[in-house]
Amino acid sequence: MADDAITAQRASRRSASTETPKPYHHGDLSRALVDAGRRILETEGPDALSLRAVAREAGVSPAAPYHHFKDKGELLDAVAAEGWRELGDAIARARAEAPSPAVAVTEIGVAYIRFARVNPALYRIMYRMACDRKTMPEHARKAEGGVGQVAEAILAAGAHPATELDLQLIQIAAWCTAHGIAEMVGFKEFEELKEQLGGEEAFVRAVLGHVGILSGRASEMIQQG
Amino acid sequence: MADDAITAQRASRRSASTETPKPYHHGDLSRALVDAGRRILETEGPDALSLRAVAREAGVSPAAPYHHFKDKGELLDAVAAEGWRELGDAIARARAEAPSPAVAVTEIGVAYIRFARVNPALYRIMYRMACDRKTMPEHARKAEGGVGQVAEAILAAGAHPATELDLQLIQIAAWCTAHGIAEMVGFKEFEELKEQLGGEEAFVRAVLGHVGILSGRASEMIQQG
DNA sequence: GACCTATCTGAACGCTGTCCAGATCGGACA
DNA sequence: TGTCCGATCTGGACAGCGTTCAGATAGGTC
Repeated sequence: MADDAITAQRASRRSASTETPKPYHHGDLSRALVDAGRRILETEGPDALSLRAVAREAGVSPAAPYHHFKDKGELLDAVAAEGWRELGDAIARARAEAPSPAVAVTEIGVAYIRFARVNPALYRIMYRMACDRKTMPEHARKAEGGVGQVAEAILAAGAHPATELDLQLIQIAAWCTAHGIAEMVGFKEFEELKEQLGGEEAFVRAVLGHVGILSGRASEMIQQG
Repeated sequence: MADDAITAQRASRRSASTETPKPYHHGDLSRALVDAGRRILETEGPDALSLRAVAREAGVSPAAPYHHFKDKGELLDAVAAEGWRELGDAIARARAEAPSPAVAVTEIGVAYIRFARVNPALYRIMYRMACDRKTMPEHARKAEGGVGQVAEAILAAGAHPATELDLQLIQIAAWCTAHGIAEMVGFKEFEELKEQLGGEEAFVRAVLGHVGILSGRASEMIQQG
């Protein structure tokens, strides 16, 4: 019963940007709830994202969400899923706009970290959900929007990993590194260093440059390993 | 009332700390609260770590902690601080036991990630507090217990970073990478890969090997940069 | 012995997630 | 067209949360 509601909601979310289908007597509430959640996330931060607040923001009683999501976690999951999709888009855009395949891997990393910094509350929810479930969300796994893009970019850059396992490990290392930097760039201790380097993005690029795998040196490293 | 049981609980004290600050008329409650917090963290996980649960576990009313900590956050901070101290110890131990300075940097990374995996709930609280405050906690910053050890290990390994800035960036990159891996190793997607590589630690070492900076290649990378 | 102050309790407030009985309405079927 | 089923929403309730506050208690000092 609950599963049906979820699949219906997932299906309806696809074309939601242009058309708003209103199949039920108060409109597309699940969609409205996710939107309300994102609004709260942006304006009041992740700690204010309570189920009741979301219902309030959507103009609905506190019990209403339970007809569309099993519990609070599932609602947050829907919000996070939207975030992952947008992060995937940002990465794809960065890859497409990269001046050459050689630097695409770095640009992916920068785009990833930039997304996390521009949407800190959303990124936090995204990873909190992932860590709770001990699983990368679907959108992050899919090749078009996730880790797969790193592998493609590495191969496009002309690298030839010895084995499929090598390629996988590189992807994982890149993903972990990007996540680690994304969560820590905001620390106050780095402010002086950022200023010294001419801004946060310059700082991020400098850190990435000292990490190795995201700095365009992929092929060298693989041949050495 | 079960006064005996309560006083017995209060009497249970850790021998870890050197000095016990001020035992007032019900014993060293702030110490007992931190201990209770850690016990809950280990047995019931981070979501169960409520202030009321901690007070209950310590055999005290829900309002009592407010005479020792400003709010819940400050109590959690105290728990986290203990975690950072222990993580620092683990890193120092790994460095001391490393067969050679050349591999010490890798061993530090492995020890860091191992600590996070052995104490997942504690590590989570540690980083949640750090991210909330946008600051690395004191113990992580101090040279004896934190990032400083990475710099020392890199220099001891015979690397000669061109500038002080390079050394700082390497430290930051290493710290971010270790954190990223620590948070993601647990994901279910990697289980097959772990098995294939002969266990989680082998997997961690393999990922680190594809990251570069933590793999003992520090000096090469600096000279190239 | 009296007093001061730090410490602890019990009760209260408003908030949270979640569940339930009942009201309401859309759409299928007669 | 009329009836009815089931999905949807409401209001109220419950336990638990963080936090505050007046009042009880006890250690240390004079």
